[in-house]
Amino acid sequence: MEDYNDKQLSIISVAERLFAEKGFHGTSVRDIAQEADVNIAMISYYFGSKDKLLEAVFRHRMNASRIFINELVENNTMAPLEKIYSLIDRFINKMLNEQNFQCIMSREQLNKEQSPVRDLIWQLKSEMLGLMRPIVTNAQDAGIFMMDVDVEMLMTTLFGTIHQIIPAQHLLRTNTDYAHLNDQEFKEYLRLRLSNHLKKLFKAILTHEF
Amino acid sequence: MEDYNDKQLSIISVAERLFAEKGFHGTSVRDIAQEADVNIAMISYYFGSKDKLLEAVFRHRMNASRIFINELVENNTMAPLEKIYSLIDRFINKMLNEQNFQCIMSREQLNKEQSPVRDLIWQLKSEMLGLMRPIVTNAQDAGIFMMDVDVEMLMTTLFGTIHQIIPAQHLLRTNTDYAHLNDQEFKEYLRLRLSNHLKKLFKAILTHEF
DNA sequence: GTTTAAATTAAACGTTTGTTTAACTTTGCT
DNA sequence: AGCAAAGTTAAACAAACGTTTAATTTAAAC
Repeated sequence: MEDYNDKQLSIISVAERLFAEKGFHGTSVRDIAQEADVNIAMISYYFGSKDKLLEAVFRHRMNASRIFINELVENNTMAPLEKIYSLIDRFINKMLNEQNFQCIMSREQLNKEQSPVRDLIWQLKSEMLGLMRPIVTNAQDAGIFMMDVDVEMLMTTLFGTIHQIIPAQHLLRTNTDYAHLNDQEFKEYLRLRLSNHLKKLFKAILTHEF
Repeated sequence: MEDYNDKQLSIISVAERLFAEKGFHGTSVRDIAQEADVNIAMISYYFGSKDKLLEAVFRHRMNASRIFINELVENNTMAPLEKIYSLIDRFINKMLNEQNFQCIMSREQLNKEQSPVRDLIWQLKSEMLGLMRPIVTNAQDAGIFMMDVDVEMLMTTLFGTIHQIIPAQHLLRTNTDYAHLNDQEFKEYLRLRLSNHLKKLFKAILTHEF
């Protein structure tokens, strides 16, 4: 169902980048066709419409997401806090590796009208909450985590902080004196700083320890 | 410079709402003109262009922002943590009262190309950081706040969490059993929940206490 | 009351939009 | 080789886009 050929994958890849840079409505199918080096008609031919192309971009990335979720559910040897740490790091890595897609998600989740894409985002968030909540409640029952934890708000903070990093990157890079780092180095530095921040934050809230 | 007449204010108000709902490129000047009940040509006549109208929407809201900042700088009788609490509550209120504008900001801050609007957002964030940092460092020097505080990341968490609430509202309202509340009641409930969450979080990070 | 500027309008401007068409080429199968 | 399906193309499609024009009305000043 999702076995795309090279040309289709090229279109999806270019669309993802352009949608991230200029928004869905800010990107024309001609832009996409030109940068992907295909005829305009091929986009309708393969995907049906511009909207369906956006949906394809989403489904393409979200399949990888689902695998990422299930990996953690299986592992039952880790301590609750380690599981949370793992979740945080996986989220951070996902964001840093798929910045364009996450950028589109940040935009599209703001749309008020219902759409297939909005439903996919909603579904993804519900799954994440369904994964995080049992980890916390189980640890609470075991007396490891505190009882006064607002899991939904904690999720919101996790999502929000990580998503907010995308537009904050330029500010961080120019405001602090890390202009000498190249892109890869800055990415690593950002990963570590974000990870430390969020882990410290979650540990404090969940365990009242530092 | 910013004394708009009723018709201009109506256009700005409608534009803010539609830009928030459907995005800048997703909204046509004809949509705005129709809902504001003015002729299409009036938008160019008053604001010059669609881009300039977006800029006007921003400047209109950001003047109120600046006042909000200065109020807190003046007050020097509050304890550092109380100042932070006040900052948090003001941010939350601002977001809840200007959801449409904050929604536009969330979208526009993702644009990669430089633009007057992007510069305004950048400037606003810098001002916020410039306000929060001295509060923290002064409290650190006085031995009230911990030394290992990442202020930029804390700002990112504050912005991110509050902004993330906008798209998360529907999920919160349907997922939990607060469907019986009306809009105003739900807004108050949300304000309290957000406030408690962020204050607990900031207190923990800044003071290592609960 | 006349004059001058501002406000307002319907219509038209030239582009650009997403999508489709119809002709043509390539591919794979028998 | 012959045929059918899939792939590919340039061109055209109507609709919508942001903006401008030119004519008309309203308002203010003298």
